[in-house]
Amino acid sequence: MIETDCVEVLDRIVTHTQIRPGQTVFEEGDEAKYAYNVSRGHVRLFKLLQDGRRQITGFLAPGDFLGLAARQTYAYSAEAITDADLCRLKVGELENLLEEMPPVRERLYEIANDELAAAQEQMLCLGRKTAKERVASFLISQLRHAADCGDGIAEFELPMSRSDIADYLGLTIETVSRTFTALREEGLIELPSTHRISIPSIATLEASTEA
Amino acid sequence: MIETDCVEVLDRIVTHTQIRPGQTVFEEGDEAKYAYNVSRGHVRLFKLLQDGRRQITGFLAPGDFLGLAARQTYAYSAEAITDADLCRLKVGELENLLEEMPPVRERLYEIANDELAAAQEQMLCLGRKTAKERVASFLISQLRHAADCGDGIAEFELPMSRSDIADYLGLTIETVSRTFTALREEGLIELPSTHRISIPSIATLEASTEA
DNA sequence: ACGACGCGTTGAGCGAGGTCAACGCATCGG
DNA sequence: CCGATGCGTTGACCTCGCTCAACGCGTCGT
Repeated sequence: MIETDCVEVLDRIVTHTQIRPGQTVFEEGDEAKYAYNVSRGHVRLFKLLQDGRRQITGFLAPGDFLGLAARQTYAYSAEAITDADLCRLKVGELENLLEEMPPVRERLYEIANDELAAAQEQMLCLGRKTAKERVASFLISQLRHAADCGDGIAEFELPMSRSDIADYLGLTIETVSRTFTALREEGLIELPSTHRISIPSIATLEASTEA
Repeated sequence: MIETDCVEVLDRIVTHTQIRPGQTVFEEGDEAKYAYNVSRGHVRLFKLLQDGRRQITGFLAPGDFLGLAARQTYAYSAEAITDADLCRLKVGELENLLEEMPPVRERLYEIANDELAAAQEQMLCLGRKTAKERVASFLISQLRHAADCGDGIAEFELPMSRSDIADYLGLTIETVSRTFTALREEGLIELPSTHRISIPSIATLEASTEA
């Protein structure tokens, strides 16, 4: 794990910031001066159309990076979903770091490719799946994310609102809500509370992510 | 331009292949043994669902790379759209090349980030734009691609079929066809032939890519 | 020369998901 | 204690894009 190898180096050049739900980290088009890492909380990345339609391109959890793209300006906006702590690093400093530690660049390349693969999977979702399949796919991927972060049980927290889920899946709030209800009525999921999901049979839910 | 800097090195380790329209370069899930560069023709990248629904995640033109992702298996399938020539390179050789020439890794990182930005733009299209906006966005991006490759005039060739366009934009063949007709009737585009597009006013067409 | 086939276009009807509206239920400030 | 506000759910209705079908046209192979 490279991230931990260079903690001391990072501590010299990193600053920590706290943000509140709904607060902006940066906006699409801003000059990309800083790269960030989420140390606590959840963040949404999104793009807007002029009339306000929003597409969320990703959700970030603790450990995830944002603003790493080697570009002049940010390609998307970023906002906190929950209370969040971020580490911030000047991109210039990041360049220096990459000179000193070439394996870090390799790691960044891997991260970019993982994001690309996720983006392509999401295109398949948005372009070709039904509402039910999209919601099922989303829940499975959130489950995997939660499972990586510890407990192997099939119950987890959804930090984002129905509106965020809708804008991530290319649906409306109402359709997301109705689909949750339908999945619950079919016994594919349980909803102990609005933001808590329990999955009795992962295999069965997974089967309804396509075909 | 790094690509041209190392042409001699590449010639030692690269093999050239020709493929015909519809022919497969590799399939999603195959072991990723080779990286490729398109030297002639056009290629489509896509993912399939079990029931055959297809999402095209990108079109490649001469100069574009495929199979670069640092992953064990390919994340998508690749097929020729037209007759095409490809250079093929063992990923092991690519690794060696990266040792010898660190700037190449930087370039690959840039390429991955450009693809990521394009993927995010496409998510916005698929999740939040209407059929007309999607087709207009697609035509504008194809125009830009063509314009980069030479002539500044607003007429260009579409190498892919209506079916490919539909699967790229998350629509049906019929909707793509109807939308082309509608754009023509509104004077936003001209269709000298089925696979040839002319854009009288780029600004006007661009305006109809959103809001 | 001619039928078969692939591709694109057009029309008619339908349905998944969007829109609009009402309502329940927390949380919050006065 | 109570109205206001925000979020989620549900219902009724509508529309955009899908489905199914017919047809035109160019390119094959025979």
